[in-house]
Amino acid sequence: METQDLRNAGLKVTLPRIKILEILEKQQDDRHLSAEKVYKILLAEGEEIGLATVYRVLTQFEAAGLVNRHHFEGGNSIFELNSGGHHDHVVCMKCGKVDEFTDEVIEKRQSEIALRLGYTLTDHSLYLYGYCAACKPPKA
Amino acid sequence: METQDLRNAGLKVTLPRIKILEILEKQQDDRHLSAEKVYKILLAEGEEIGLATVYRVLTQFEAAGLVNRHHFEGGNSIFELNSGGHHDHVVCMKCGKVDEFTDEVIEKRQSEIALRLGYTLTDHSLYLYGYCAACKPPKA
DNA sequence: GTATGTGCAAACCTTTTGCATTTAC
DNA sequence: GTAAATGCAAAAGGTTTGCACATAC
Repeated sequence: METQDLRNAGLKVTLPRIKILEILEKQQDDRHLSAEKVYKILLAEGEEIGLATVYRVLTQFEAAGLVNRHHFEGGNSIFELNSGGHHDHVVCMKCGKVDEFTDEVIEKRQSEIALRLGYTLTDHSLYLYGYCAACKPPKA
Repeated sequence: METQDLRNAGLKVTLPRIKILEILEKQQDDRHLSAEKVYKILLAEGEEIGLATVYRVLTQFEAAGLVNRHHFEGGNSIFELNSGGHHDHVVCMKCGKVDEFTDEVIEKRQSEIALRLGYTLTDHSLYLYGYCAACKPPKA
């Protein structure tokens, strides 16, 4: 369970860390949460954990590879539990829904482009923005 | 010249707007500037234009389609003159160099993926991060 | 002359940090 | 018992906004 995950990550097992990890694991509909959202869930569950701690814990989780941080359009950071494989995201501009996808052709192309331009790639981010099936386009 | 561009964009021709547009057009080595950078160039040229105005003007330019705004990793907004065609970016993590590229295969794939997931695409952002030819990888 | 734009300073929002207190081991 | 983690409040950094004054047309 969480306790072991934390130990494996080399982190002391503390209540805030357990709770936050639990919350991240609990999400099934949308695994992508802002720090604020995590904080609100904690409050709703009656936990006395500060927002600063949420940020600290999420940042540590990120450093430990337990979590990935994203910067979608609009500014604030979004965190998701690291599910192992790399993937990219499609974000609905209206309802905020996030879908994931992977595409080997795109990945391969990216490497080729980096090589051609003389770059050694360390990372990349690909975000598609649009309207999901449930949200009609604004004027169409 | 700038005056006409501004009129075409439906903006009153004011000194700050002309100056900022000039600066954006003047960049040839790196067309990607932060608001702060634009502000510093203005100061260096002896112009008495406030940072708030720089932000306002750049935001108006963006709304008018004269300029594109990007959010590279690390936070602050980067602006570039709209050169017409869409392109994506490779950013050097060390020296900050930015290269542009377009790839029709990637573009096509993105559309297909969006369609498959039921999204109507409005926009997308693809940023590759790495080390440019001049900057050796940190530990390799 | 009037509506718009600008400068300045203050507000904002997300994220980080300092420090005294609490907790894990 | 000691080093690390937490809570709170304050700071930080980028961006926006309110308002009096200046400018474009």
